[in-house]
Formats: sequence, structure tokens, C-alpha cells
Amino acid sequence: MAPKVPQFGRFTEPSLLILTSLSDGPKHGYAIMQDVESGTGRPMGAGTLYAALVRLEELGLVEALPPEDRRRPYRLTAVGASNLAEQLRGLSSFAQQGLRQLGELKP
Amino acid sequence: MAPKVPQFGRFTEPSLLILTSLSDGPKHGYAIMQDVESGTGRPMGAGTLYAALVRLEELGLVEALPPEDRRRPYRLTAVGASNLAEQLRGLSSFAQQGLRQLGELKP
DNA sequence: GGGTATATATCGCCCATCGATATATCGACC
DNA sequence: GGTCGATATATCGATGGGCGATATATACCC
Repeated sequence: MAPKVPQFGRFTEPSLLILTSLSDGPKHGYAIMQDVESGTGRPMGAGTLYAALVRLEELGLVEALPPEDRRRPYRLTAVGASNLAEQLRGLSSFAQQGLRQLGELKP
Repeated sequence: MAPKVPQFGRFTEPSLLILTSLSDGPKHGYAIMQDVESGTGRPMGAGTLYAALVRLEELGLVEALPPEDRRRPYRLTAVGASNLAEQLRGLSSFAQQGLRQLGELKP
């Protein structure tokens, strides 16, 4: 049987990465790119980033803050934060159970 | 800073779900569908399933076993298992660090 | 003043996802 | 014996997201 993944919503990798980066505090796009790249080792293209940001904003998971200089910072909304938490919890328990099944972890 | 995600390879949700389901032991397509659905709460369409299986087989992560009846079972290869383990480890530490950042978990 | 880092924006290709549809067989039930 | 639902696989078309490339502009450093 596959591990339970409570409401594994409609967000793939990049979106998750962005939300997680923003859980650190508000950031503008370029800072998110750097952050994600330093965290994952692989760069996230600008196209991916800005497109995903627009989508996340439309979904109400992030919101734009007043621009500083030429930077357009975003922050997590309350909805975004709770949504992220839920996804991470699901992901975590999924990974744990998967590893257990693989015999990588003791039950 | 975003949590480290060691080589977050090129596999999205469905593939991960399939590999994880197979970590349980060999299964045929329909059984995987049921397994994933019972695990996640949401059905994985047949199109997604069989297409993903073909890809995973091409990548050498799963292999077909001799058909029984009209069932076409698959099993994880050694490569598939170690690959899955690596992904799950990355996922787990990613989720842990993310939750910690959210204040959901004590460091 | 020239090159690199910062910063955002947009375009187009490709492929995976998804839902729908088709087909066939098996078992149960009346 | 006939029907219905579950089992099982296969394929198609539309859509949308990921990704790489490209464009543009400013700031900073040598």
C-alpha cells in the first residue's frame, strides 16, 4: 500500500520551492532564484520563476509588496503558509513511509 | 535560505507515486492505480499511469515481469530502488527543513 | 568604458498530465 | 443465460506547466 499523502494539491516542484523560499521571509524574484539555486544546486529559469509567481499570486498563496527600487518583493499569505505547511507535512510523511517500505528506516 | 534538496531528479509526482507503490513489491498497472488512489485519496488516470510506466521502463527504473493472465506486472529495478531512496531522502530533508522554517517543528 | 551582477519580462517548444474513450474478460447475481 | 460492475490495458486529444533562450535596463567595480 502506498503511504498516505493528505491532499497533495496541485503544485509541482517549482511552486513548492518558491513557497518554501518565501517561508524564510519576503523576497523579490531574483532573490528567490538565487535562494532556490543555492538550496537545490540547480538554477530555476527566470521563465519558470515569474510565471509561477503570477500563478501563485492568482491563487492567493503569495502577495506582492510595494516595490523597492526595481525590486518587486513577494511574501507568503496566511493561506499560502498554511497551504505550504500542509503540503510539507504530507510530503514528509510520504517520504518517511516510503523510506520505511524500502527498509531504509526502522518503523 | 531554501532547504537543501540533493539531486532532485527529473521525476514528478506520478512517477514518484508509482515507484513508491512498487517499493511494496511487484504490481501490475491496475493494482498500482488502486494502490495510489487508496494512498493519496485521488485517482491517477490510466493515461498518466501507463505513459509513466513506459517512461520509467525506458529509464531502467522499473522492469516488466512475465505476464500472468491479462496482468502485466512490473517491479523496481535495483537502479530504481536506489534512485527512489535518494529522492525520498531529499524530499524528507527538504520537508523537514521547510517545516522547521515555518515554525512547525523544533530545530 | 567595458564587463559582470542585479533585476524583471516574455516567447515558444515540448512533453507530461489528465480526462475521456475504447475494448475485453471475469465473477456475481437474479 | 444475460446483465452489470469490477478488473485490466491501451490510446487519443487538449491543456498547461517547465524550461531554455532572449531582451532590456540599471548598478557596481576595475
